[in-house]
Amino acid sequence: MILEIDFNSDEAYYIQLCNQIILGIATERIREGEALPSVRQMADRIGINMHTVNKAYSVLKQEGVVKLDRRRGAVVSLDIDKIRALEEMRRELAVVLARGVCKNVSRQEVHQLVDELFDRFMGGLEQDS
Amino acid sequence: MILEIDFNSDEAYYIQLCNQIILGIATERIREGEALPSVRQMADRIGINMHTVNKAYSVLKQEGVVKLDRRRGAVVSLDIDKIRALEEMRRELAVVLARGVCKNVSRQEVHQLVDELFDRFMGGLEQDS
DNA sequence: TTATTTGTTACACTTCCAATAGAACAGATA
DNA sequence: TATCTGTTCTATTGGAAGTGTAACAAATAA
Repeated sequence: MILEIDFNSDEAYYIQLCNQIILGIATERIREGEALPSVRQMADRIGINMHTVNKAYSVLKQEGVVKLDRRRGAVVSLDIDKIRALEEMRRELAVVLARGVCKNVSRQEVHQLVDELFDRFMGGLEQDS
Repeated sequence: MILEIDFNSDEAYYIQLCNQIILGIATERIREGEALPSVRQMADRIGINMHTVNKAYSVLKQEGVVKLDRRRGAVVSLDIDKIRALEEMRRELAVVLARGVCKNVSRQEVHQLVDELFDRFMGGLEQDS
């Protein structure tokens, strides 16, 4: 998995790391139980401080994406809390779509964009829930 | 238009204001040329500082959502820069969708969510661009 | 057992942004 | 003439981000 921090971005490092890990899980379909590098290893690899990585991992734990295991590090463990996930998604989607609507982006174009991204994430191999 | 600041939110006031204005434009279909309250009026109404409102308006100007007119205040004026809008949307959608995918949200559910929000924004009266 | 690595926590420090406040300015309006 | 507009200064406070050093218990490897 390729992880890179954009040091010129205005986005916080730990947010960037969280997003990239989530994108990584979505695209490469990391299996339940796979472990991420330790906070120190990850920090050395991408060139940021240990505590910043720790914060990112803590956020992912809070979100239910990983569970932290003292023995195995940060283990991918997807909480299936779909009600909250859908509510959260509705809030975030609302703002993104509103921005698009203000720019005259059509409904079809959004659906197309969603399909395109979904194909990238799932590679067409989605088992419906 | 109902504008409210959540003082307990971790989101910056000026970001909240930007989002709410954009949501307001998307839902209530404010016409090209309509004016927002002056920075001082808006500040008094929602209970934040004048400069914070000014920053929000500046951001909206930067994004091409409004044009600032010394005579008429902040006037809604939608730049039609769809290429950049779609690129921006793809980036933001990617993160939102990835989070959903990690929570086993299906493609159909996302499409449904998009339609639901689009209906709320456009009320079914969309002219395709 | 010893040594190393793990996650975790605590304290300190710097830097930066958000937010507020007061003040002033030129231009437009009543 | 007043008033209101956006805009731009300066200043201050508060908090978050990020880094650094250090320590701890638990787990692992030697």
